[in-house]
Amino acid sequence: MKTKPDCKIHYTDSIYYELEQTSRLMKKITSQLFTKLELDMTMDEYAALDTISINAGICQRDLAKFILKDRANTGRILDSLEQKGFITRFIDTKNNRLVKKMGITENGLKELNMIDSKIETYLKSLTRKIDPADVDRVQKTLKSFRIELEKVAEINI
Amino acid sequence: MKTKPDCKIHYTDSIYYELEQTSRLMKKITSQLFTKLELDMTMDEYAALDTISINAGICQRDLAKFILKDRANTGRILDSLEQKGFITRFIDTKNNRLVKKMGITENGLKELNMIDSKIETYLKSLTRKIDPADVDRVQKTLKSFRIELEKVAEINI
DNA sequence: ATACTATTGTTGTAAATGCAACATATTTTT
DNA sequence: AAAAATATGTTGCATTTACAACAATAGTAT
Repeated sequence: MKTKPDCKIHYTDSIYYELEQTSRLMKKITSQLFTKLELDMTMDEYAALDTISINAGICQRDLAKFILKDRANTGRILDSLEQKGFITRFIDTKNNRLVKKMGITENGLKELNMIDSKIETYLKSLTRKIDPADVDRVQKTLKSFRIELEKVAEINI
Repeated sequence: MKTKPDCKIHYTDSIYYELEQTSRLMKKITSQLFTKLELDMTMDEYAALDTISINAGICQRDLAKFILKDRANTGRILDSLEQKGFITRFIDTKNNRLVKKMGITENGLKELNMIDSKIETYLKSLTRKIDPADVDRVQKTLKSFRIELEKVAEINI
């Protein structure tokens, strides 16, 4: 879409639109992949499990910040993962506060690796037409953009 | 987060995570701004109205593709905009098909300009710390990335 | 010491969202 | 001409999501 003579930035020309569009698509594709593979897990549960696997002993609120959900929904996702036996939860303290920490189980790790092996080549193929240097640059710029945004937003997770 | 020796790409290191994180934040900030300014419109309605203003006579399905909603929710957004008198809807044909087209009203245009003037400087300030060339490059790379994704996803709007 | 505030997790609820099913009309196929 | 397929918009529903309120605990202030 061309910008009009008045040089006004319209929604579909904005960086926000491009971000949302791409993010939306990426989520839809991943979700479709998870459904097609008939995995015993949603993509949100996968994201949580992967994060737990490299952050052993993380508490719920910290996990929530990683997986971009609020505390309520993070708790629900963990209920599901625990019920399936992929994680264990235990009470512990962090800064003298009682928190619920968690760790991945043997079964959880096995499941995680199984899923990884199934989706790896598929997801890699998505960026094969894009210069890896470009992908890297986008990721870096987005990160610094995000740091700026975080200063402005009122976030309360 | 550091990558582990096995060089496995984890969720929080992925381009998808960065996209979703940034997109989420941007949406939250814009939404907070709309609430704070006590505008008679949601940000989704604004996006629709802005798109209609530069695509006079667009039909609902085409608008849905622009504003990234499905047909059902696009219809609901338009109901609201029509009820507030910001757009008019009329039956017309496109490729010999009956479609509902729409156009912005005088009041709608007035409201749109009012909102633009209120949010313009605010939204511009969000990227002031980022090199405009970087923003541009990100937008371009994302667009080509999105084109690739669209080939893979099963989209049915 | 008592009251206030802050942190963490859970529950409840209202709104947003996507998806399937439907209604209508038109094109294509047989 | 009849049947099947396609395009468009609407309705209903089940899921997701955000947000506020709450419970429990611990630090801080008066």
